[in-house]
Amino acid sequence: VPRLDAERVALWRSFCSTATQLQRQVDQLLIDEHELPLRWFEVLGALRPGPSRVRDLCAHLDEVASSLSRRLDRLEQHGLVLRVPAPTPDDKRAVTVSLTAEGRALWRDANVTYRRAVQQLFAKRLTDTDIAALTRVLGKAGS
Amino acid sequence: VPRLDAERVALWRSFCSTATQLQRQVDQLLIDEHELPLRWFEVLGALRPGPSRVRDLCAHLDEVASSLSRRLDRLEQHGLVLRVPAPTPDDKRAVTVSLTAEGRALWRDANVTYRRAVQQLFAKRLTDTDIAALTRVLGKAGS
DNA sequence: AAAGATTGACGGGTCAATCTTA
DNA sequence: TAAGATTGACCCGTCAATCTTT
Repeated sequence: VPRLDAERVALWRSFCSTATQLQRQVDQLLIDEHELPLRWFEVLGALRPGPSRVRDLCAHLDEVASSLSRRLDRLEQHGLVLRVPAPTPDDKRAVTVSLTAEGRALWRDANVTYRRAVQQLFAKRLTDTDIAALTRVLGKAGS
Repeated sequence: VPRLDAERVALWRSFCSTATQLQRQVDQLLIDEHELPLRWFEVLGALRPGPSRVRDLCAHLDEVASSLSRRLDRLEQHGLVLRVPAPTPDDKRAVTVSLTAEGRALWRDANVTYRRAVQQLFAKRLTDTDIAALTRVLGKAGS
């Protein structure tokens, strides 16, 4: 049943390409200035409040378990996080991940770049009205 | 200089995760119903008006040349597109890509799924006011 | 059997180098 | 030298299978 949703499909395309493009730019800035990909930055940021079980980290970041496991491999090889198997006696299946001092310091440095990038590439030109509207729309679309 | 942009950073996160999540859902629907990943679908759609040089396709899809080249390899192996080297005598470096009959038919079928997915996952709950607001915001942020 | 987590195999993207033509 | 396009090497993510523990 073709209706006048051609406009909406175009908006959907614009939505996707804008998000993809902006994320790529932020990613590149973090790599250029800190050799830290955006997704690594996000893992470090999620661990900042304190150590976390892998499954909690997984749920919080909305990632597939195997992808996160692989990324934790690389983060650990780079000395940014630490895995501790069976940290408590009550469940020996669990693995706890925590930030190393180096990981914490790198996050802090990279966060300066990150906030600057988000401000300049995304938030700079948005009025309070824009903010409110976008918040409303994302609340609807994100279900 | 920490200001009250915590709200804006949160909005940025919401923007990214919503876009990523929705794209993943549309991708999965296309794969489930047509074995056609979203990015393959986009290439076929871009070729629908007619054959295109690789560099034009590249610019239109905003992709890195090598990534597109690899994807065209797979599309060609699956019989969905056709590459013709040096199609005109005026520039023997050019390669022209065109849809095969199978590629065109598959795009048509998949487009039904695509439009339904965009409608149900994204556009369904958006009012005309939402559409206008989002269009305005994307115009500012995308530049 | 199910949950937490990891691994093998594989598809896919990206940089730098390459080849050819302009 | 530069443009159009592809390739080699490498990184990354995902599925299905696996291992251990519950």
